[in-house]
Amino acid sequence: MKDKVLEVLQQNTTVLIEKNMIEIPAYAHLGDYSLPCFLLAKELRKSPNLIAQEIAESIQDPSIEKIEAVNGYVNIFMKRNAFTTSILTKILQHSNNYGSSNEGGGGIVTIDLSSPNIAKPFSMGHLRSTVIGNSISFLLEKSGFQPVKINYLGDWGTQFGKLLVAYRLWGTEKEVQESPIKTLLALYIRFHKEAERDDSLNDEGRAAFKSLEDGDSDSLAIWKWFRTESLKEFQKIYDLLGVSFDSYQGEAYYNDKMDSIIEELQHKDVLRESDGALVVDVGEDMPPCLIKKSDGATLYATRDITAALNRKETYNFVKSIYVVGNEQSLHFAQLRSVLKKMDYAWAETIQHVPFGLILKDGKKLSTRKGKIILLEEVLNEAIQLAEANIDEKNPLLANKTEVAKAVGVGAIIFSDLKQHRKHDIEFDLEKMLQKEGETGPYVQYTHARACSLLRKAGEIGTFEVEEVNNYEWEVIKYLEQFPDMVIRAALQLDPSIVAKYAIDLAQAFNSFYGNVQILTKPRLMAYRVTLVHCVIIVLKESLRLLGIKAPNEM
RNA sequence: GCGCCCGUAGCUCAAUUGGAUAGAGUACUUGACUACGAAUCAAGCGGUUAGAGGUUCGAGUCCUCUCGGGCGCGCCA
Repeated sequence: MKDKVLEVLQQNTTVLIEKNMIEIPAYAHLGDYSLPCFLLAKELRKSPNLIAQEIAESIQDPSIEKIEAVNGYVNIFMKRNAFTTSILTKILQHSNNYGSSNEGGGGIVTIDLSSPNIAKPFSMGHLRSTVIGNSISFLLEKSGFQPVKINYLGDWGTQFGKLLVAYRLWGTEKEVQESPIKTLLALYIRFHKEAERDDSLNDEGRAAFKSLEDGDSDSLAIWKWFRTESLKEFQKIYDLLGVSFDSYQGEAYYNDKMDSIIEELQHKDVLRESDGALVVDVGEDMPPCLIKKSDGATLYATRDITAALNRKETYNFVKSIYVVGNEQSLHFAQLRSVLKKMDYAWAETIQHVPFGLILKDGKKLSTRKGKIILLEEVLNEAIQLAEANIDEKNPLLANKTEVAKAVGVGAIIFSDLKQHRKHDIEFDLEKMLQKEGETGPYVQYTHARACSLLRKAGEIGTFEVEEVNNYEWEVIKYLEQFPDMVIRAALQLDPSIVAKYAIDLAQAFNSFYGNVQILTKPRLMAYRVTLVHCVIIVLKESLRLLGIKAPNEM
């Protein structure tokens, strides 16, 4: 519709007007679209006011109701009936494909997401990566990209050496079998506590990892066992969240592929020896990137470089994104620099999508110190609360458990996605479980209530738009913006745009619902029910893009 | 010490990417369920956008500095 306005404006002006110059005014009384004329003023050497007046006077178009010049702006009011008919028809026609595009042209985008560490509990930090990455994959898919979701498991590294040492010192097979993650976490915490007093433990840990890397069969067997048990536990959470992956290739997968990369680095003459270790210098503004420790073992960076190259080879991505916390921005800057030094032009397509940390009492959570919030507990609490709400408000609901799951989990996911600012979040369970206001349950409730209307309306046949009141008009304008929002969110890799949009649409709809009789005015009923139907389509699709279910009843 | 991120209503966050009068939610105060689901709606209260300069028709947004918070800074991931 913006295109239509643009077209009309261009036909009636001598200067070039670009699409992004057209805005949506902050207040409804200033029109549906507007064009600020300040930029044109320089070019035309006339006052913005005069330009706006001239444009306003020269334009006549059947789709435009009224056009005004105010304070250097051209304010455009659309003919509501025609506009509404066209939007509603379009949404009904495309249904859940409304808003889909081929912006990406089929390009493959790998998404590094979730990536929990084996033998450690699934934390709130991993939740952010998981839900943000998952939503980004839906956004990209809807916009014509081919997302590949990679769960880059943290299943390798010195931590496993430490864990092996701890297990051999204090662990038993029975305990691990009974409660793997809990036991392994306790071992890990104990290790760090004891290592504070006895530094030789750290050396033992490093040595144990080295033996693991060198293929010691006993160590490998234990590692494999830990990994399997951990994955089982993670899967429970992924099932709950409704997240799936295209690949589970973790760090260990690259263990036998790193030598050739190190050779390549050597061959390209970018490696330098420093205190017995091998590093790559990546410029003045960054510390060097450590590739190989003095004991010959590899590091995180080594595996990440290898993984990046391997992924390029496997998928030939147009972009490779990493949904990983803010704290690792230096690491990804180094990764990109090393790839650049290796003369790979596609290093530029590596993109870190950072997010703020989840803090507790203003401090970072640390697994090592046992300072951690367990996602599973949070999810279960949310589901229980949702169930209690259903018992109170809709006790006869048929599939109670399923809906409680959708609503509880939806609340958690939404509270995370609605703000994707990079700044840190203070963990607040009460806020996450909230169901009133700008929340997941609010959007889901709006959807369910709309569904209820549709059920009551029954067959409605064709609709005709005779008049559009202000409540309806607000809803229509939001419905029209949906495709723009999806593309913006996809290109900016920012689900919060869609989350905020869902809230805005739901608010506009609820205002309409509270102020307009939908089923009792025969003359307007068909049109209004159609409007409700379209809101259902767009709300449901918005929630889907966030990875949240939209129950028909709740 | 250096680098990155951040600072908007009591609290949690927006602001069409430089546009008109800085908006929502929450909390608090009040009103609305024999029209469709009150997990809702309607109204009130709440601001020197951390501070100071600068850029220009126009700054919460861009630049510089100061203050405050978080994270990171070669043998962890």
